[in-house]
Amino acid sequence: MAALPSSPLSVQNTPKPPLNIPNQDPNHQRIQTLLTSLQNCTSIKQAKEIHASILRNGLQHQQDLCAKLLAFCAEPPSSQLASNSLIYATRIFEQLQDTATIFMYNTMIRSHAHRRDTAQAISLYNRMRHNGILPNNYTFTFLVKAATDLSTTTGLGRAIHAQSVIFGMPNSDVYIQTALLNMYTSGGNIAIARNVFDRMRHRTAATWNAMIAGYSKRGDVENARRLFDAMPDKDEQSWNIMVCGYAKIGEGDIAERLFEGMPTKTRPTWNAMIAGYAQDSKPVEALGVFRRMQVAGVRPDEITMVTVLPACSQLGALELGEWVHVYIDKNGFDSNVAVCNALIDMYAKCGSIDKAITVFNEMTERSVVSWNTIISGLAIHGRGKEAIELFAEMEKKGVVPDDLTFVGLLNACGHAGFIDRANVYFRKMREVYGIPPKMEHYGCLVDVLGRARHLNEAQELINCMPFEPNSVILGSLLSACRMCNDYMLGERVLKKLVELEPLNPGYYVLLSNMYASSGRWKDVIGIRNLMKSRGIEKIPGCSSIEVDNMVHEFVVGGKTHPHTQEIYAKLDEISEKLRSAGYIPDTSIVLFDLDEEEKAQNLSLHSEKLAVAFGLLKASPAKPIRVVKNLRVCRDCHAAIKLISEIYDREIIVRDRNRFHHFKDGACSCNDYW
DNA sequence: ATAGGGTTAG
Repeated sequence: MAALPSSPLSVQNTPKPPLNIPNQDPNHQRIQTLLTSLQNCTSIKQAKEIHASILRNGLQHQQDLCAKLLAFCAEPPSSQLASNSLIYATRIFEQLQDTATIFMYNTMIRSHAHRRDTAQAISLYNRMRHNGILPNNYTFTFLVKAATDLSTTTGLGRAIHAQSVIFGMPNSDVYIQTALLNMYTSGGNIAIARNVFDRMRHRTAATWNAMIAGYSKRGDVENARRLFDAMPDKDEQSWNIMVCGYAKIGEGDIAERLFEGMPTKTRPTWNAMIAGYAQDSKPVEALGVFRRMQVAGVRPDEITMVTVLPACSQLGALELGEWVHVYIDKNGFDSNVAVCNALIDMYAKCGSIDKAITVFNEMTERSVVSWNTIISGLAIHGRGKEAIELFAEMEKKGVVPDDLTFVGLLNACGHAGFIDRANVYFRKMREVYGIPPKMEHYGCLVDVLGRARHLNEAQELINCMPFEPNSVILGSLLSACRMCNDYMLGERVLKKLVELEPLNPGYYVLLSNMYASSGRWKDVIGIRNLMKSRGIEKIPGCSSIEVDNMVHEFVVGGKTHPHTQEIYAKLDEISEKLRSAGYIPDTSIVLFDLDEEEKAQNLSLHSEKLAVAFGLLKASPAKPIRVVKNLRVCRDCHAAIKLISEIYDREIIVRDRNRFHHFKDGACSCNDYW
């Protein structure tokens, strides 16, 4: 008689001995059936039916069963699962009360980590410890991930790292180490991350990619490239990171070459290329790649949406943004929080703040980014009161604001002229929420004070600030000087600015305008000569308008547009109507114009006026005319467009470098305060 | 059961 196989590995065609002792427990069969149906389960609806069965049969204390059910419901949504599955998982988890196992806790923590819900993940961890359950290596991998998305590595992240050491997690655990690496790089602690990386004995592709991405994210493509070249088994993602990295630092050609040279381009590759261009503020290139992607027959996904929408925001391309919105709805991407956040930002920056509010209101689930985005959106539209109301609602709902919330809120106060409020929030930020003010916050406050002409206070604030003022803050102060006609201080500030950014023409222009408006023509010429001797050229004003899905660009006095004749005829008509309405051009800044050709042109050829004329000619009369300008709108254009909105009975929405102006019936939403 | 693209900023 042949010997029986000694190990289950060497299975032959011998009949298996009956290993299963028949189970007398009447529940056994039911449990087996339910486990099988869980294995084949594909929807949350089926999971709910299985859950009902479990409860009907009194099996809620069967740990195997509950664990599997929970794992299914809390699965991060790479699958086709609806997003409310975590809500359901939480219900199941709560019913287990304190009988939950380590596996169940880990499952729940993973789910929260995936959604970047740090607070929930930590609270589960605390509860688990409270119930005397020891964490394991999985627990720490997920906890670290939960602490990863904070804008800086907080004490929390380090505390979790420390706990993992205390609980004896070996530093050979490649999963925990890779998660730590991710946490430190995304918190900006690249040196600590590199230290973790260097000390690892085993590295996976994920480890290398995390480190490479860490360098790439902060714009250090050189170090990223070095590691990339040293990486033994590059996978596709390694290439994607480099493609994105090069595009992001302005090396579009290198990115394109890598991109073209890739043997297989998958959806993430296309997304990386789009994201790179978008992050380098090259929306036209980004949208070009998006178009090529579609021509290549690659279906966009949620990530594509989140990368394409900022390009629309930058361009002010509302029609394209609306098209993307339709695509999002059709594909059910509207349940994704990041997608909706990008939509809110797109609508706000393309001038449709009311649509931004609609998207925000219709979200079933919001993150702190959602609140920040809508508050910033309201701010640039000058709707400070609503921004303040939303902040109050946010607090009431227990959403914890972060530093960016306050940037938006303080800006909202600035654009609406609420000084007292701004001071209240500036204090509250530190005293209630423990957020130390960064340069940006001081900048907002300087802006508020400057706009209100409280020049001394603004200066004092800068003096007692714990950092050396950067060019942004000094730029705000310079604007304030111009508003208050304080040339002495203005000159001093400009000198510092020129030291900091000697090649930025904007500051020279600001000071020159200040001189011009008080008739100090000699000084105007002095600045002009200074610029000439340094080879600095003024950035030409440029305005764009979207008509029938096409973005039309105009520069000062431009004559390259195919409809130039019509446009100039329209401009003549506009000038005539403005004159008879009693409008007098504000020529105080004309003399700044640098070269001879420009000098000859008069104010009526400013790019925003060309764009408005084109809009009056070609844009649908049912919709507002929307113009995007690269610089701040000039005083004369502001006055003229106010009148145009009245004379032609058209709503005109202009986005300038800083904010929106809604012109209607002869008035502007900024109350002439910008 | 262990990672992974992406959103907010004068």
